[in-house]
Amino acid sequence: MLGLFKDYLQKKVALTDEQFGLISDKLKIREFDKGEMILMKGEVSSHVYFILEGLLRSYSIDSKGKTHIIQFAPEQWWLSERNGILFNEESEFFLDAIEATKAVVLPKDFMNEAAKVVPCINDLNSKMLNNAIRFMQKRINMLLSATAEERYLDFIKLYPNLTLRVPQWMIASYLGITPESLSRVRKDLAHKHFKK
Amino acid sequence: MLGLFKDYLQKKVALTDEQFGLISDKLKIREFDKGEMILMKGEVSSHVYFILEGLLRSYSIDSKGKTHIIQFAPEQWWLSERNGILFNEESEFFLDAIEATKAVVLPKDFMNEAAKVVPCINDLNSKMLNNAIRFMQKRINMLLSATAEERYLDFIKLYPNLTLRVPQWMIASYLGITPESLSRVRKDLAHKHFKK
DNA sequence: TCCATTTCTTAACATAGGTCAATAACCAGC
DNA sequence: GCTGGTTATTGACCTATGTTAAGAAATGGA
Repeated sequence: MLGLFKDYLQKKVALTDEQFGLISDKLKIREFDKGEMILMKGEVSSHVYFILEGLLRSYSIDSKGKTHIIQFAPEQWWLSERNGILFNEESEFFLDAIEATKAVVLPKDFMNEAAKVVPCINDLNSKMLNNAIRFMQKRINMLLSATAEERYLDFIKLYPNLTLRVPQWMIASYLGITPESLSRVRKDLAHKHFKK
Repeated sequence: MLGLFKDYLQKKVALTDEQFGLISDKLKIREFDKGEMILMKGEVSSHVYFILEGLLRSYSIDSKGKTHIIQFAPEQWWLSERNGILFNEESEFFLDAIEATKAVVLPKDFMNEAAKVVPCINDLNSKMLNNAIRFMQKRINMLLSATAEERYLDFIKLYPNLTLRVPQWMIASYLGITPESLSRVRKDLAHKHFKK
């Protein structure tokens, strides 16, 4: 199972099998059932997850009991809780499994420790984090500037695969609209498409 | 002027003056006038800025000509354009100077190169990036779940200093509302406060 | 000091998207 | 195959925020 993670790393940086052997002893595999809660708001987590198979999510619940999805984490994505990792502080978010999932569990300082043995891991780490920031800036820009319809179209273009895997209300919750609104947006789109 | 940057690094990680000397030759200082454009949408940038003094911003302009502020970068903050840094791709965003600004200009691979000489730079880099992600997740959560008023209150609590330095329409643009709406929100808040 | 420009406020009106409620479609476990 | 619980759709109505427009206040350069 760890082989999948090795493949991922080797696709990203020049890493030999021996080098992977040197750093892989800190890694564990964990499996989650569909619907399993991984982390509650208020708990402290210092783990980093790399998804091998399945789908996790992080989300918040507001004062009215509504769920807002911060991130989907499908295969080959990373998921972690930064309050815990950086400051040993309580999480503002919940983590759970949308599908049955297998993930690599990395200790919070894994990347930095691994980089001491295999320096090129550094480039990977910094690229990944910068890329995550790039994605989030794009998302913030959409939330600031685009209509519900535009955000939905952007979503299905960016994550065609997720669009099929998750229930619509979760997509709505990721887009910052209600399920009812998303349903109407879809109806309008179907209509437009039909008229052409 | 670079001394300020050294101080910043030394506050964050154990870095001696000698070590700083070893890595600082790639650094330059640049000054921007108030209102000066730094990067246009469509241009490619591979620089990273660390703000010593003043205030920069990154923003987008939508199809209706409206401005949306992605990030404010005051003293001790970082600013860069990730499409350029990661992939040599064109920027989706504009960068400019809200105030007259002095900044350190770092080449895109500075942190990784510096880490080869001074390994602890790694921890700093990775903490900074993770912290940026943490902030952005919080912001996304606010955009998904909070009203205009709640977002404004959160903003002034988090950036009391910026609240005074930037015009209201920029705060509105950062919050994802119109200047008119922000004006109403402020009126309501003043009212509530008065009634107490 | 004055003028031009930018910023802020206010009001009347418009609208995207939210709310509530009912129903239909779907599905998972027995 | 039922059955209870999700999930999706639809409609009537509501509300927060956007739009437009005007004027007031603040600001900054000559």
